[in-house]
Amino acid sequence: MPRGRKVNSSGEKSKKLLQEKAIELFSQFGYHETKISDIVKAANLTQPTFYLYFENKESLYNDLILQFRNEFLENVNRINVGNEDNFIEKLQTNFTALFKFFASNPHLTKIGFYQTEESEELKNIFSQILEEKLKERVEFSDHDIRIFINSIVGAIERLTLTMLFTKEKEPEQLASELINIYFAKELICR
Amino acid sequence: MPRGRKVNSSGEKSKKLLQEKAIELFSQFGYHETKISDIVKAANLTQPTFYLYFENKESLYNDLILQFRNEFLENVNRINVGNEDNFIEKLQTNFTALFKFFASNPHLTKIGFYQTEESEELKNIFSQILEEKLKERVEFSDHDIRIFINSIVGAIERLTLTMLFTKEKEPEQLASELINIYFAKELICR
Amino acid sequence: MPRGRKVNSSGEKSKKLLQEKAIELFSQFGYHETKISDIVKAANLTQPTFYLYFENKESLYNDLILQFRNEFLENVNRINVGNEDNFIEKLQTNFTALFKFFASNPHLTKIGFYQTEESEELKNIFSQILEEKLKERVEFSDHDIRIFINSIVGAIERLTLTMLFTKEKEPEQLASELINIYFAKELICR
Amino acid sequence: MPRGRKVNSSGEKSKKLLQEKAIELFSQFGYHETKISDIVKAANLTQPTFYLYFENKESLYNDLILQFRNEFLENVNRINVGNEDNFIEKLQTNFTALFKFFASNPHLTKIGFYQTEESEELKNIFSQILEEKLKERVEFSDHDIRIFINSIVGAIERLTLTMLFTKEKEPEQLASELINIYFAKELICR
DNA sequence: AATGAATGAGGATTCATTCAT
DNA sequence: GATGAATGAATCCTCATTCAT
Repeated sequence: MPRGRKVNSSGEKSKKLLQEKAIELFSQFGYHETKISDIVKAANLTQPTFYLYFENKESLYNDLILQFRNEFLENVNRINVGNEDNFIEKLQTNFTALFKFFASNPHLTKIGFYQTEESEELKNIFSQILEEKLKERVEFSDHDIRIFINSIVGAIERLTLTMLFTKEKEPEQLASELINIYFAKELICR
Repeated sequence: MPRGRKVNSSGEKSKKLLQEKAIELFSQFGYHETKISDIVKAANLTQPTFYLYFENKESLYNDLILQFRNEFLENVNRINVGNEDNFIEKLQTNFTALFKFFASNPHLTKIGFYQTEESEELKNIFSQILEEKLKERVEFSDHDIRIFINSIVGAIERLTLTMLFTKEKEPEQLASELINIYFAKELICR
Repeated sequence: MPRGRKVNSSGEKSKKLLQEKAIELFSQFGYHETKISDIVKAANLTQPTFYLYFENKESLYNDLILQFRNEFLENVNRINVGNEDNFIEKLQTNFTALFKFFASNPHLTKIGFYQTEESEELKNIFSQILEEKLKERVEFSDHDIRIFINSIVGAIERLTLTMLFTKEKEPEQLASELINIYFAKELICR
Repeated sequence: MPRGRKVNSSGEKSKKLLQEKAIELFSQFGYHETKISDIVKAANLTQPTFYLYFENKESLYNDLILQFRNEFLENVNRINVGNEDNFIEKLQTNFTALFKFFASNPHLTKIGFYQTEESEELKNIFSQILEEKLKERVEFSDHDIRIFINSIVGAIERLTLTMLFTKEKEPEQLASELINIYFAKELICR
């Protein structure tokens, strides 16, 4: 068998390919159940090639986590409820954007938002930011705002998994219903 | 250490001890990061003893998952919203019971409700049962009941982790606030 | 569970039982594929009981080998072709006796004559003794007596396994045919 | 020892080496007494390398058994007693070839013809084929052909072990004497 | 005489990682 | 840029054997 550089190969392309396959496999099988041999096999490359582009398995995984974290926090920080009257509409727009972000890379989201230790930390940060953004605009009287916020975060988390990733609902629908549930109650109990 | 039976040793005691340590370690470090050697070390026993009581690591883990599943579903099936007027109070009582169940064995809950593939399935079952119990009692007009239900489930999931296990809130408080958020809306947006 | 002496139990009985089960299992599965746990399970006893009667697994096995060896060599030494004319009939009687001995304990024979390193040595001894007993009575001219003897031994070995243990032939028949083949040739090749 | 590729190493070479060492060790010590660590030590390699070329110990062993079986049956099937007059000479030639085959790889023969469960099956197949080839050419009158055949097979088995592998006799001599014993009787009993 | 409970010692196997080409 | 070949470092698991009762 010939060794050496493959025809038509380019380092960047191989690296990207490995990353993509890694994201797919990690998201589906998790960190430990995904072997480096699996990743390179999926990319039609060999194990030493992996180490050409990544320090090791853990570092690749951490990179992915970090990548998600940054993109996610960007999205979260972009939430802007403004000073205006249209607070509710704005929030709905922001939620829509967030769901769209999740939907744009479900595999990476699964890794970064559901699979790791850091996921919890990330959700906590999300909660804190959301709390800060909402607490000036919403009257909670004697209710606990943190319970309220955590409920929303939990709802987002679950809906993303069960309705967004399964393509049962669109980002817009989810955001709309969410706003409805948490900010405009009109349920009637018989 | 000499071989053979230890003074004052009893099979049931050892098995229970191993199970307890396993629950603690699995819940803290996860399946793969918990080695059999860790479990037996924590129980002050040796590896062969582990195999005296469990077929292997996976089977022990599956047992724990099953144990949680059974207890959890028992709790869920016990949810009874009755035919009476006091639907809301009853639901609150049921949620309280559920949070109490989670709080009664946080380690096992972490394993069974957050850590495994089966966790997702379990939450889906939870959603379905909840949906069936609620849909006759709540008017959803044109809103999607599944989104509503999944929001509640997500909220329960998140609150258990962030407020119940951290002992920031009591089961009663969480249930009460939850009912408030989802069934008695009085938030005022400025 | 109650411990201690079983009702109706007697040390000798247990020892014999273990020995019998060991012979069966060793002969069927071989030394390594027979676990002490298998033996005691078959005897409906427990592992420590095994060590009450046998030093260890190897020593039990060696005992069995030795037992076979002694009984076998007794039989072999009993071969007596006499000084008389009826040499052939006598030999046939001796072979019959040998086959009967094999048939009387096929399990032990399997262990001692087919399964162990010592089996080979035993067959060599058999060959030597046979050679000594025959060489005075048979004229080999320029043929190699050792080849002749080894052929007989090989035939006995194989026939025991394929025709005696399977009960296809009786010891008498085998001995008779054997004598015929090796000492009274009348085959006609077309 | 440093990790990674050794100087001047080649996969085929290593695999063959491991196979050779395995044959030697298995034939000398048997399956259970030969550890993977022994094999790789003999090949001056490490355990993971073993798994580069073989699925596991059992599969390697089975491969060896199969390899012997195929080569052996090829030899057996090649036996051709023809329609001609020179039946006896032909048979002698065939036996010579068979002994030569055994002598060409005594280690593998020990494994495949003496050591395994499959050995017995193989000898039975040998017997059947031999029976078919001989029964048309030899008049057995009222003697049992199967006893006759099994005697020959047993003789071959034993002579291979005691006279061929020990280099006391050459294939030609053994075949010649064998033919003499079984097909041209001229022993004279005093 | 017999058993429940435990362990020492070792073997098979896996996997991330690295060297030589 | 890429690969073939190899290994260090675990981890799981088994089994004969032994101690306390």
